[in-house]
Amino acid sequence: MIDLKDLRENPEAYRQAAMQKRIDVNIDRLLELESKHRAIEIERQQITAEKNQIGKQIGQMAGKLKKAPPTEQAALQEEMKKLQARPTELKAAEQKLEAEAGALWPQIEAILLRMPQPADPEVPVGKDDSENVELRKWGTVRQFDFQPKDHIALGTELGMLDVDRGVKLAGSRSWFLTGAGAMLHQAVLRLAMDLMIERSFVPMVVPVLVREGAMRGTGYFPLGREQSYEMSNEEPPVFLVGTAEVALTAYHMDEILDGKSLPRKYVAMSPCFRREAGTYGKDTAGLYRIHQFDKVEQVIICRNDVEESKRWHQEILGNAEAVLQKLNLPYRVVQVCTGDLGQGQAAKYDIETWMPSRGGYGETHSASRFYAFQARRLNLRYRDADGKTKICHTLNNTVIASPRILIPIMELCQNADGSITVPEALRGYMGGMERIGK
RNA sequence: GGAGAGGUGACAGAGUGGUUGAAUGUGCCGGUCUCGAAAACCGGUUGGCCCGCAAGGGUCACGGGAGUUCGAAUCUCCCCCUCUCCGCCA
Repeated sequence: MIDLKDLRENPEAYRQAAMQKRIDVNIDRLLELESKHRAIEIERQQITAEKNQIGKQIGQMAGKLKKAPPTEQAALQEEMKKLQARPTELKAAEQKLEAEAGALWPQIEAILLRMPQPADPEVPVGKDDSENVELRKWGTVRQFDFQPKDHIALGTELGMLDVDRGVKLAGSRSWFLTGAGAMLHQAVLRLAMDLMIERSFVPMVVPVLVREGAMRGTGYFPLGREQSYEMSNEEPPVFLVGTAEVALTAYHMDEILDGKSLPRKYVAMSPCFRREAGTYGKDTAGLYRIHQFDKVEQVIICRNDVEESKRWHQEILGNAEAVLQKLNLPYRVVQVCTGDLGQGQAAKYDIETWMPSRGGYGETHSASRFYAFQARRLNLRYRDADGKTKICHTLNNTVIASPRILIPIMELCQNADGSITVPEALRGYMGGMERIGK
């Protein structure tokens, strides 16, 4: 959520931000409705103030009445009756204005919840992911001296992957990992988890079924609601999260944290669920785009300071790179342009890992910084050294997401005989297994 | 799922219709004392929104919402959550 006051003062900045992010919001309408709402509120408050004041007088009189000698009670009661007439009148006016303001607010909120966080000035302007800017590359892309197989063929032949039965049981974009495939999956996740714990992130196990408030607070609702699975036989309904970011970021929702306790660094491994609505025909084969996967996610909650946010952004990016380097996977880091930023993101780096079967780099990580966008929606604040309460900043990044990351691992580590060499960093998590063969 | 109890400020915990945004304690901040610290003592300390350059003023909030009333933390209704007991169960 953006700051309404700031919007009022700099509407142009937000108009531009919405344009750059290609989000269609009616800012003029929002400003108009909001100013109307405020005018009504001001009037209503004045009426309420008068009403309350008289109410107080009546209260004081009631106190006197109790102690007064019987001879004076009749007069006091008479006076009280007179006083009671005015608040009754005021109440009618008050209720009318309340109703007007109440009717306006949902309209304001509907637009407000769609307002995008302006991109940071450093973010390159661009229309979509084709205009993202490559920042650096790491590792060397393997040149094969034989015809390499893709992960589907490898996985199926080696008994690691069973897409057919996955689809039979659960529909398209579903899968089974079997045997060494399941082991590899868990090994990668544990490697990532251990690395983050070593880097003093607090490990958590989190709910993946959450209320609407957590989804809205983290910015996944209302835009993007159609990407989530809804459990509508619960009242109120609950939703399957698409990432542990939701629970980790919303963990301190509605709290005022001690500024001294910041930053908070959290990491969690969780299943993630995505409907992938509107992606029919896109990345249909294999483990790239699927409805359910497991991910280790890192979240940082820090002070309201742009420079500090930027520093943590580099740190969480570095954490993810460290995992890929341990796995010896070639990747590149991309700065995402304005048109490819999500609603709440002020800046984002994607890490793309080389995937032979795609003949290019495929997104495996996404590091976002939100400034106060999520925290404002979550009512997530802290008390600073000066005693003032401020809205936190939040950031997050993938540490590892599997099975997608198995694509480069399997494809890059394959051998001419159809076997796969287990990356050294994972062997300890696989009972010392060095090679996956038939 | 059934029965009962309860949800109050950073935390603990009073408060059952009126001048209570809320006693008290803890914590936190400032001060006195001290070489310094602890203890003790004194003072301060809820948040949101609106008006205002500011000083200040107004309003809302005692789980959430609706209602009764001139007036609600206190009464009524609905919902959410927690705890205890019973049932079911990984």
